[in-house]
Amino acid sequence: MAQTIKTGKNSPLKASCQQCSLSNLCLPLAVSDDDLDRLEDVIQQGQIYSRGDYVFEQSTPFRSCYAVRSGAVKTSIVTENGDEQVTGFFLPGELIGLDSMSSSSYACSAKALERTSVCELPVEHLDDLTHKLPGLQHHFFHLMSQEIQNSHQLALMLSKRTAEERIASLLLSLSGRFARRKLSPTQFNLPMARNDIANFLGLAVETVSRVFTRFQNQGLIRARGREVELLDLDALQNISQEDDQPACGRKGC
Amino acid sequence: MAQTIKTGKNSPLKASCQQCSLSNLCLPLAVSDDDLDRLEDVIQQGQIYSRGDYVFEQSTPFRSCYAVRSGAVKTSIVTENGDEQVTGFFLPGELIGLDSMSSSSYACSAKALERTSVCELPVEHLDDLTHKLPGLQHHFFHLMSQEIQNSHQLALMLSKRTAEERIASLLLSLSGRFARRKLSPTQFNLPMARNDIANFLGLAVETVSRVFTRFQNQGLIRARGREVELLDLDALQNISQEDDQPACGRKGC
DNA sequence: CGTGAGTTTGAGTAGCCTCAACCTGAGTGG
DNA sequence: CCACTCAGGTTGAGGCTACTCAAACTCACG
Repeated sequence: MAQTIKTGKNSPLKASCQQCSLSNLCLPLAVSDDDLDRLEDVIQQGQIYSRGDYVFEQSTPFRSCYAVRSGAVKTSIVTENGDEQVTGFFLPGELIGLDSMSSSSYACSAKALERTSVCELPVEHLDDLTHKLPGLQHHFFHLMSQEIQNSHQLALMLSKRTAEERIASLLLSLSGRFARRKLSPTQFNLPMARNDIANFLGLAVETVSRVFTRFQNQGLIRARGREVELLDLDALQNISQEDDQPACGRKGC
Repeated sequence: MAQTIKTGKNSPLKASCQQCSLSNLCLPLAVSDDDLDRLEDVIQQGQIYSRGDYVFEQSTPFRSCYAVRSGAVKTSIVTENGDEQVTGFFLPGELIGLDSMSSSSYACSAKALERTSVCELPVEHLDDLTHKLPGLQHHFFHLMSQEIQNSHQLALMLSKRTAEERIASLLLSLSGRFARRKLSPTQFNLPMARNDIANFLGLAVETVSRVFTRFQNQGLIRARGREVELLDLDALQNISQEDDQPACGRKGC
C-alpha cells in the first residue's frame, strides 16, 4: 500500500506531492517515497485564496502551516497601537506559519497578494509525523532556523542599510527566488504593492517610489508599475552590499 | 538507573538540571523526571567563559546549542563587508544557537559579555533525544518559533520606533527577564555596553547616551554607567508603545 | 599617573519622513 | 462611450530625527 504509486486519478487531493514541481523546495529531499505517501495523507492541497484574502489571521487559533503552491503571500504583525510590520513575502515552494509553531495562536497574519493556492499541513498530524519520520523533524528544524536567519538579515537591513541598499537587496532576493523556480531572474512582476515593499523595508512609500525611478534613470532597472526588469545585476549587487568605508577595502583603514 | 535521583556528588557534571533554578526556563515543563535524567546524560554543564570570549563563532562548524546558566551573552551576525548586527542578548535560562539548528555552521557569533557559564547541548544527541522524548521536540519548536517572533519584534522596532521608544522597550524587556528570575525588575546592571545597545537597536552610540540622559532628566530612570534603576515603569511602558496618531485613540480617525 | 576603552556632550548635517499635489489606470455607472 | 471615482503610484518642498565629526570626561588598570 505504501509503495503504490498513486497517479492522482483515484485520490485527486493526495498523491501529488511527488508530481509537484515544488517538492524539492518545500519538502525535505531526505524524505523517501514511502514517507511522501504518509505526508500526502495529512496534507490538504489546493485551497485557493483570492487577492486580499487572509490565509490566517493573527491571534486566531493556530492550526496549520501552509506551503505556497502558486501566487504570493505576505505576512505581517500588528501591534496594540495599530502599526503593522510586514515580516515576509512568500512565493511558491515557501512555508508560512513557522513562527507560530507550538503556539496556541498565530503570531502573524498571512494575506494573499494575488490569486494564491496553498497546501495545508495541520500541526496535529505533524506532531505524529515528525515522530515517525526523523527526516521531517530535521527538515522543520532547518526551515525554522532558516526563518530566524532571514529575520536577522532583515533586522540588519533595517538598522544598517540605506534606502537604495534595501531595495536593491529586495530585488535581488526576489530575482534569486524566481530563478530557483526556473523563471527569469531578470524579468518578473512584483507580487506586492509599493506600500508593502515600503513597510517591509522600513521606508516611506514615497522613498520607495523615488528609489525606483532613480534606479531607472541610472539604467539599472526598467519598471512600469509592478513589472520590473533588472538590467544590471552586478550594479544592483554592488549597491546591495555597499561598504560604508570609502574606497580602500582593507580592514586596517 | 533512570529513576535514581542523583545528588550531584558522584557525577558532578550531570544531574543538576533538576536542582537548577533555571530549569523551568530552559527546559520543557512537560518533560518528566525520567526524561530529565536522559537529558542530563548528554548535557555538558558548567563551561565557563570570560568576558569577551566567544562561546562560538559564525561560520565555524555547528555542534551545539547552549543554555546560559549565569552571566550574559550577545549574539551577532557579520556581513562580508564587515558590518555587524547584534541579534540578541541572552540572560540565564535562555538558549543560544537555535538559529543554526540543522545548519552545518553557526549563523552567528556568541560572545560572553561578562564572566558566563553555560550548559552545552550537543545536537548529535539531541536528534535521538527529541525522537525519544516527544515533549522535547515540542519544546524546541516552541523555542524556535519564539525566536522568530522575537526577531520580528526587533524588525518592527527597527523600522517603526523612535530612539526613545526602542530604548524604553529594551529596558522593559530586560526588566521583565530579570523579574522572571526573581530579581529586581527596577534595579539592575546592564550586562552590555552602550555600543552593543546602539548596534542592537540600530542607533548611534551617541544617540543611546543622549536618550539615557534625557530619561534621567525626566526622572524616568537613574543611570550611572551600567547601573540602572527604573523609576517610572508606567511612563516607560507608555513611551515604549507610543502611538503615532496624536490623541483620539479610536480607529476611525 | 599615563593610557585607553567606554561614555557623554555639543555643533552641524544629511537622509528620509511628512505633507501636499498631481498623475495613472482599472473599474463603475450613466 | 465618456465622465467619474478611487486606489495606487509619482513628484516636489520643507522639516526633523538621528547620524557624523569632534572634543572632553570618567574610570579601571598597569
